[in-house]
Amino acid sequence: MVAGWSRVEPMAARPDTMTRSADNPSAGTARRTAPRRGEARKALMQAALELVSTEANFSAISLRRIARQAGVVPTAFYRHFEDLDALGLTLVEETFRELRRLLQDADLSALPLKGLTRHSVELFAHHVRDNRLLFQFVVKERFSGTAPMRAAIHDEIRVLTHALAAIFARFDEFSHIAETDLRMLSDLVVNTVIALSERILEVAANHPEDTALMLRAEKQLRLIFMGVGQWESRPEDRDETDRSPADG
Amino acid sequence: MVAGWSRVEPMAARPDTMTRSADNPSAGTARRTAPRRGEARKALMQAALELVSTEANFSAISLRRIARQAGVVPTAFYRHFEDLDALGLTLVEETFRELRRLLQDADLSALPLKGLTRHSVELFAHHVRDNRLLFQFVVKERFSGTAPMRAAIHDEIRVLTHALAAIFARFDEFSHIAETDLRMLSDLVVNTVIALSERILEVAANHPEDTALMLRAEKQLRLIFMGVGQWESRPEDRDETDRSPADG
DNA sequence: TGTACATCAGTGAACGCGCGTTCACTGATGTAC
DNA sequence: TGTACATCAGTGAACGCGCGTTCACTGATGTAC
Repeated sequence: MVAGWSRVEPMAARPDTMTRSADNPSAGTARRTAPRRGEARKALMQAALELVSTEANFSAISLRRIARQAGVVPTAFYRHFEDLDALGLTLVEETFRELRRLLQDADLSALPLKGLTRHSVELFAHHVRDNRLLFQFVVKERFSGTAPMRAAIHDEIRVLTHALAAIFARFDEFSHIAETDLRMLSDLVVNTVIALSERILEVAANHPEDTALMLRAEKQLRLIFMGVGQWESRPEDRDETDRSPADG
Repeated sequence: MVAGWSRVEPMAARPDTMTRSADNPSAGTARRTAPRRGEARKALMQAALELVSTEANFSAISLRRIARQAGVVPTAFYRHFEDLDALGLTLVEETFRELRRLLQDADLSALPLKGLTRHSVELFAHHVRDNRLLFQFVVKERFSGTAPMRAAIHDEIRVLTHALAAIFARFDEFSHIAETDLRMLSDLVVNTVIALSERILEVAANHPEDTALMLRAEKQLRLIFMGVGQWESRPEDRDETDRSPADG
């Protein structure tokens, strides 16, 4: 999609000739149109996402490289972000803000349990596909990012896992499951859905294999819920597993 | 453990004074003892693991930084590896060679199914703890490494997943499960075990919480195997038309 | 309405630094005879 | 046994480069009066 940009020679074009001489809009052949005033922040975020998607992970991409991709001079970066860390954290926040909005709009707990699995998997899978670059970024940085970025991602996932346990708790089908075990269950479900999205992102966009991946994840969740029907929570099962490692 | 090394000033000590003037073995205060002849390769691998564990991901660590950590001159690197990629791939291979050896020695298919879950989880969890740096490396690079490194890791995991499906196939308890579904099942189990190891690595070494994490993973696997007892493999499962009765 | 001024996004030169890689070298170890 | 030579791990100087960050600047837009 934007692979050609990576071959732009440094300083090959002067962006100022593009913003200032409106009579020659095609000047600066190999460079993206310089962002209009006030749009540089978005351009920098988009540039970082594109580079992480096509070239490397976030820590391997330089500030100057991002600025070049965004069609902006390196120093302009500091007008919008304190440093690269701040940009990375902003991208993590945006990803989970979008995801939270999706789940809020879907209002899963209003649905009957029957069919919920299928509906949820498809909803989530489509969302991942539609926000490909954001989720590629988060998947790459979840374990290899800086400590603050990893902590932010893990906190967001922990919140989602708790929310899922709360949704489960409203269904009669889960009334025999202890709270600790609901947490164990939602953790398993979240892990399965994360694995699905990782696989969707590995495959080319709109690849037909997407459907097969979704069907497999649906089967895995159905299998898990079959187990829930048999599950017996016992008091002595209680342990400390309902606290995540990052918990304070 | 080796955090102090990261604060060594560049060029603060001259390694040649250490290798050549045997009468002053403590010269070069902040530097590790230079490896003896023929040990530099191992020292470079260990240095890379330590830096990835304590500082960043692999792509963010320079060749010179690794050489410094290994107590070796930068150019010595090329005596042992063509480039950083080759070093990274070697570390991935070593991780899975160790893991394959563990699974081979354990001979899981010789055990009765009952108790297999608990035994396997404990075996794996202890192995991850005992090979902390190797697994931290692989977890970080699984999605953010270079394309060859990601491919190598995913191939290894795919092979392990197939091997697990083959082990399942030998048990009577799984005789009613179609081959496709055995693959789906072992994928789910592998994902769960990976998630466990990721969590163990997040927590400090020998942290008491390890046990709680293991118990939760055991529960999740027990839940999955309860579902297996109920599972009915159907040839039409690939088709989405008749899935509704068992949904949810 | 016009004018003066403040604000602020974006510019471009400059800096010192660590980087990967090259090259010719040193000197210890292994090997053929 | 000794001697000559090949091999090869490790050295250190040197190179050109892209990097993050600083600084003083430009010029468009917004605002007070």
